[in-house]
Amino acid sequence: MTRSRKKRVDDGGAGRAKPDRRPTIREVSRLAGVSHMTVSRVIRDLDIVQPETRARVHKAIADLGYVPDRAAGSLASRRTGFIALMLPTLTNTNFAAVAHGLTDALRLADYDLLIAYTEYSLSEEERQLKNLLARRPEAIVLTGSMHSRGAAKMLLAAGIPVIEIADLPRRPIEHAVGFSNYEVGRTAARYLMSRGFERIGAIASSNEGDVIDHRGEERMRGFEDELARHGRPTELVIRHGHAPVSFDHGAAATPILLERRIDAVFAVSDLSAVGVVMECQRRGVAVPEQLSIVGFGDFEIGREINPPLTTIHVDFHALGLRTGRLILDLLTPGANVSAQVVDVGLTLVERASVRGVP
Amino acid sequence: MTRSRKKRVDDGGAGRAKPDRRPTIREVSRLAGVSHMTVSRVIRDLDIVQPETRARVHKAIADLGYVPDRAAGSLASRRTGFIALMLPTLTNTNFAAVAHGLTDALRLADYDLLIAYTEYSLSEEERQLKNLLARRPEAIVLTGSMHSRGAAKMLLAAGIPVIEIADLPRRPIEHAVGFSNYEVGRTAARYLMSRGFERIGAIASSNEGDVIDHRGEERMRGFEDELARHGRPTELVIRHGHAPVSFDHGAAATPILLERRIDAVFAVSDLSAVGVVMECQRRGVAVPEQLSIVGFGDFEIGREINPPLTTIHVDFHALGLRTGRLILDLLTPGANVSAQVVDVGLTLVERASVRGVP
DNA sequence: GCGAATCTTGTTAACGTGCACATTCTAGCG
DNA sequence: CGCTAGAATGTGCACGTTAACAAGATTCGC
Repeated sequence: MTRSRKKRVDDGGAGRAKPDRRPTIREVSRLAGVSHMTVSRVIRDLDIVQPETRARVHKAIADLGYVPDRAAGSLASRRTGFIALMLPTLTNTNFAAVAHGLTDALRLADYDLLIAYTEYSLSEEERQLKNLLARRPEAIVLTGSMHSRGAAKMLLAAGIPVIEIADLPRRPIEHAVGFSNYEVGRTAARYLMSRGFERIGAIASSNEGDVIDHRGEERMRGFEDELARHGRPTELVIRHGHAPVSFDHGAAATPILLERRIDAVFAVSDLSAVGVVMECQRRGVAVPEQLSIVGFGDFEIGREINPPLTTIHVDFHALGLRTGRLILDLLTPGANVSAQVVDVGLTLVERASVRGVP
Repeated sequence: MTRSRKKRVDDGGAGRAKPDRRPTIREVSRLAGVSHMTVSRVIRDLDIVQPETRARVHKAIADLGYVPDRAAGSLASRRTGFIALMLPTLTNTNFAAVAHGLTDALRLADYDLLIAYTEYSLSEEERQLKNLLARRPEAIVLTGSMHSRGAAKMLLAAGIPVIEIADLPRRPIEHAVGFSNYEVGRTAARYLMSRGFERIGAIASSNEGDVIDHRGEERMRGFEDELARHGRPTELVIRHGHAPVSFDHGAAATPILLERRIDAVFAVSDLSAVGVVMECQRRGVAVPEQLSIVGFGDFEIGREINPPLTTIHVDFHALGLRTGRLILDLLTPGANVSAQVVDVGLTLVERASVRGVP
């Protein structure tokens, strides 16, 4: 076999190389007069490299402006340092808070978050997932319990920890950190019944098409079930518009609420609830005297409006943190953590948007 | 410490191999009876592989559940498919919109976004930047014109397109897509003067410590300069609290505004402005009769409150899209695009929070 | 003072893919 | 029927790093 292939021109002549290429660990090692492994050890702060050797290496790194290539490192070590996060959207403050919490927990261990969002679309989910897995994340975090057939299969085959967040699925793939959206709905229903309301309703988005807010739907199921359990009618649960909901959603639903003479309403989200409050203001409908309102999510705006909004609170930043810590546990070598399901719970926050609250 | 680490138990007995390892391109090629290059070509949809060969390969891929390893691909091709995005925070809807726009533009070309956020901290920026560059992004997008000495150096050395967004820097590193925060401030000042207000003020966060909202500060500079240009005093520009601002910020500033008998105020952000409106409601101060308010950002909540908020609007989703398209141009092989500075402009949106608007 | 233990550094071989080139195959032509 | 252009597929390495092990250098104990 005649392999006379030339390696790469060794920058024969002038010293002035104009490297379009970034410096590599070997160039650093040459400059520092050590082997490339010593440089590698210095970078990773590993072992005990002699202080003076370490200093020489650091100087060489600074002089060359060397930045390690994590892709190469990942390949060699089989550890990418990526954690994948899949969200419906970033435009929701609560999901953004989850991302923040996760980052805060993972930053210390030098993991990077790889974020994808699906816009609440199932078909997009699978495409995104395949993309994410090609980056070889060491764990994957996803929202809720809705997965396409193909998605579930890929998840299993990936051989990495899978953590479902936000919604606590009845049958988790593996780990889960979240709260029960179903319980949110039940809590809202119980609360409104205990306050003596007669015509109790709710507003949510409708479930048509590819874009479905499964978590919101779970809340509505819980709400309806709890009403039914007490022999109350559930016909005042109104579904209209589509996810993701916002102020407009509530504003648009308000005429329907008034027309059907509802006196207390549970909104699928604070944003929707705020929309109702605002629309009532515009129409001269008194809140809470004529209409009481309970939201979900405890968004900051709900605290600021008049009257402030009664809501069900979930600490999403803490949820992200907790998820991050779970991941760190799972990824600790040697640690053998069994499947975890963590319920971060929820709190009803009473404010003036419900009649009779001081 | 006796840790006689074992290699990996070789699943001694049964043939039932439970491969902890994911299948590689070579295993696919073996199963399909072709070379690994043919598989590679099929995956990348390259060249013209014979339809029947292609089908065989696709079957093998499906059978094995093969997912390509992009880290290895990146190393070989010197193309990672990453675009880095550095934001102050994700909790701001407008920044989230930028991320969405960017994604929408880049999705088609199969680029992935790598997001980092600095929490408005300069010291964090440099750390994050080093991290990002180690992932070898093909372009980097960052907000504003504030960079530490070290950050600027790394950016230059990276040898990739650098796009600054949101703020249009006086002296861009390379490319820029955004609007002039300075002009935002001037526009607000001109508008309030043209409406005949006498005691014109503003509220922003203070510039103490490591966490500074440079873009907000630019708006205030423009505001003050325009006032001064018309011989107006600028003493009613109030700085308090710290970035990132939200409803609380405006609410807390309101007593100061009232005490100083300001009759029109420009708030650094809609969120802050909404906080003022709400606090006025609570205090029985009539908006806009007693106090007129202009915000910035055109957040959805500003449209919903009563009275709706006059604001300065910038289309952040379009900004993201535009940035994405610029990146695609820059990364097209052969294309030699000169340094671009794109101003996406701004619009004053008149609503009822300013006295005299119908 | 000599072997063993320990500490520090070096050598070699992967990791899984794509590029550049080499080879084989097919069709078309004189 | 041989030759050639072009299409389809294959071969060998390089990408930049880390794991595993090897080899010097130094210290320690008896």
